[in-house]
Order: sequence, then C-alpha cells, then structure tokens
Amino acid sequence: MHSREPGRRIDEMLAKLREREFRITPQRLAILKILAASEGHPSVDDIYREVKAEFPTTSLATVYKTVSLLKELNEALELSFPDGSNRYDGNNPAPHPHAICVKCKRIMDPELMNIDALTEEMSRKTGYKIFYHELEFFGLCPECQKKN
Amino acid sequence: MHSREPGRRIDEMLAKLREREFRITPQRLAILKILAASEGHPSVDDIYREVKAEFPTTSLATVYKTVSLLKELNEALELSFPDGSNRYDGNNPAPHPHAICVKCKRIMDPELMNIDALTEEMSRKTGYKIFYHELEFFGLCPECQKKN
DNA sequence: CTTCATGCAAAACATTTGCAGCTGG
DNA sequence: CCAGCTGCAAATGTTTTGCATGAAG
Repeated sequence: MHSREPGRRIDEMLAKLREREFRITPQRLAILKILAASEGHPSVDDIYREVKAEFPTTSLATVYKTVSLLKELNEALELSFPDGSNRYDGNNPAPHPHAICVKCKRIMDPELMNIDALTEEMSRKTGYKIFYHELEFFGLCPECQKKN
Repeated sequence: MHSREPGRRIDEMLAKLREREFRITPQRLAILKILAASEGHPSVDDIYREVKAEFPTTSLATVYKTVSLLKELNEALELSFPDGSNRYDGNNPAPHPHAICVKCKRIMDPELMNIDALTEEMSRKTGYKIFYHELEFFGLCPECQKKN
C-alpha cells in the first residue's frame, strides 16, 4: 500500500543507528533487513526464526534488544495484541490504524482520514500533550467471513 | 464523566450472569463491585489486592477467571498496555477512546465524535467485518506537563 | 584497545491450567 | 445433590537481566 522501496527504508534505519552511534553488527543488519522488508507485521519469534536462517548463532535476546532499540529510535512500530504478544512494523514506523482479523490474525493497514482531527479533539478535551496513538479494529477479514 | 450509578451497573452485570446461568459466588460479587464502581481502570493485581481486603481467601486465579468471563460477556473492557499489563473498565464496557499519561499512567475517557464514521471507513476500505476497536492516545497529562 | 553488543542461562512477570474439594442453586 | 466454582501450585509463554566472551569502530 504505502511501502517504500526496501533498500531505501533500510538505509534510513542504518543512518539513524550511525547518527546515534550504535554499532552495526551482522545480527542487527539481518534483523533490520527483515523489519524493513516485511509487510506481515512479524512477532519477535517470527523475526528470530527468520534471522536464524541467515545468521544461525543469533539469540532471541538479541532480537528483543534490537527490536526495542528500534522502537525507541522510532524506526519500528509496536502493535500490542490483546493476547499479550507483540508484533512489529518496521516498514512504516509512524502510528497508523490497523484492521486485525480475530481468526487468522491477518492485518491490513489502510490510510484513514481525520486521525489528526481526532488527536486534536482528544488533546483539547483532556489537556494531555499527545505523542502517539494506537488504533486497532478487530473483526473478520473477507476470507474468514466466507469460511463461516 | 459518563459513569452511571454504581448500584445500577452492578445489577446489569448480575442480570447478565444469571441470564447465562453463571453462579453468583461471594468472590464474583466482590470483584463485580470493584469493577462496577472503579473509575481508575484497575489491573488484575489491583483488583486482587482490593478483593482480598473484603474477602481474604480469594485467589489470583479466580480474579483472572472472573475478569475474562466478564470480558466475554461484554461487561468489562480490556485495555492492553504496551508494557504488557492489562487494565479493566467495568463501568463503561463499550469500546471507547482513552488518553493515557506515559508518566503517571493516569487515564481519561472523554467522548469523541466520529468514531463510528472511522469504523465505517475502515470496514469499507478493508472488507473486514468489524466487531470492536481499541483507541489509545499516549502523552503527558496536565499535571505531569507542569512538573517538567 | 575500549566500549558496546552478543549469547547463554536464569530470573522475572503475567496469565493459564489441572485437579481435588467445596458450594450455590 | 452435583455441575460449576474455588484455591493452590505447577506449567506456560513472553520479555528481561547478569555476566563472561567477542567484535565493531
């Protein structure tokens, strides 16, 4: 939908790491590649399994550490699922709405209008200074609707 | 803000339990009272500590079981926090937006306009059949803004 | 070289589960 | 009575942490 070219996205991430003087290790590079390219909102464990294919000695702890580093640098977006598991979007790290299928877990990321207006309304009504938001819609995707 | 009278709210919950033929035990009643009355979006552990004051033999597992039962009956709303902890709103169990202070965790629940329109737009753009949503804004509450 | 990152295993949490015994309706 | 609920403790799943070793800059 609004995915940029993978190569460009990974360069942004690398630039941010260098700028903040974090080291570029082979493990980090492998994780960045997956996050930059993935359209599928992988979980930490998904990433772990994929990284191990390319770089077998990588540990789960390293994946966790890298993913939270990217989260802090605003280069990855964390989706916290109701079941406790988290998923990550490294392709489009700005907050954006998701539609999540409660059955097959498929996620779509369409652009919606008026989110800024909503944020402004929230800020005005509460006095909060708002930094980011999470907006998730839960339901059945078209395929799972048919199967019922 | 939009809190109903606590007695009435608890009666709604009890009616739903009876209707579905779930038993009304003292432990459940104590938990319902807390959820129906609380304005503060308590965590399971908050509820557990409060229940034990009134009914000391209650176990954590029972609180978990009761809270998930109420969630399934649509009599309690679950807020999944990014840090993994969950909080519950038994006072207003329909999905509604929250403003959450990242520093002191204070939560406000103002009414926002246009959420239905947004849901409709999401449904139209994705083909998903949408059941519920989560909308959380994260930022600094007025008090914590002053303290900085 | 020096500092930071990695990998491993253990720890820390939050939540779930199995099951014997209790109890609400 | 007896199906369903409770309490306990053990199991599970996810994320974090401490620390010795290794490698990036």
